[in-house]
Amino acid sequence: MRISELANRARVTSKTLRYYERIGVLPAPSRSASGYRDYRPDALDRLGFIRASQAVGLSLGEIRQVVALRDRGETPCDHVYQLLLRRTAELDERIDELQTLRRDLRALTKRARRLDPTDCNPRGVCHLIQSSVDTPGRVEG
Amino acid sequence: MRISELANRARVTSKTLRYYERIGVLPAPSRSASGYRDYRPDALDRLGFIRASQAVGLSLGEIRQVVALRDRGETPCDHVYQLLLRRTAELDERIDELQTLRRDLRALTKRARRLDPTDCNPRGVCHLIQSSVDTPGRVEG
DNA sequence: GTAAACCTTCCCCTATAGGAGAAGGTCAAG
DNA sequence: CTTGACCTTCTCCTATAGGGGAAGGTTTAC
Repeated sequence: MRISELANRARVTSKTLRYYERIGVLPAPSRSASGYRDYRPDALDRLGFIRASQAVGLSLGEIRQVVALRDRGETPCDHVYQLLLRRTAELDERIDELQTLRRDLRALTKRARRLDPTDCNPRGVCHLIQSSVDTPGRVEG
Repeated sequence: MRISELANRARVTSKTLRYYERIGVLPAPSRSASGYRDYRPDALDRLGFIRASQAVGLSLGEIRQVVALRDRGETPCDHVYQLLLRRTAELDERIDELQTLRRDLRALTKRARRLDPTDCNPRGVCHLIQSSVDTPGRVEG
């Protein structure tokens, strides 16, 4: 199978396939006499794994580590499991952050509805967004 | 005020200040005879605004638009308000996505605890992560 | 035999928010 | 007068997941 056929079947571009090969998530296929890549059908399975892994939030770098284990003949299941646990924990944290941010944003827009644009403090940029940055005189050592 | 003094007070680096000037969120200050930047104290207010804006999720590009309005003498309040509304909506979407992802991840890890590594399908990489990629024969036109 | 449609490698580009470091000028203290 | 701590501009580099296009070779169809 040539590169564009595999690309069509996997719904990615040829560029993507060369990129995957370069970063080591897709094994280098054999080449025809003229140097064209010649993929075996199981490349599709690999691409399916890559897509599914991305869908659950794994980066190509992490995917590379997993397939490297597999390509060395090991069963990467435990590694994958740990990866998924870690990703889940990071996700929890990230969601908490975003929810906090959302709460702050809602408070800000709520307050904004009560403010009059003509009140804008000429010293700042916009009174809708304020902060407390260091006041002169207090410099940390 | 020279650049490193402003940097210390605002708790950023001199690099950051030059960068802010270059991308247009911090106005270019006057220069000393020898070409050193000489900031007025109100640069600190501007930096406070930048920091607060970043804290509510605005990018430097968006901040640049806001301060450009302000520097042209307009009151950017309405622009800022619209920006905050949009950012809030995007945030809602993003949080929904992440929650969906989290649900999927939890399902996956829950299933993973019941699977036996020795069941690994030699055709895939790891049975913990599966997908349905195109099966040969069905290529979309 | 030639034109279209492939394929190859190579290098640069995207967005974001700066950081690293080079080469050279300046300022204050001793 | 020299040393160290500043300052200037300049160019390249980081991570992520590829995209764009050049220059050149191949295959397929007519």
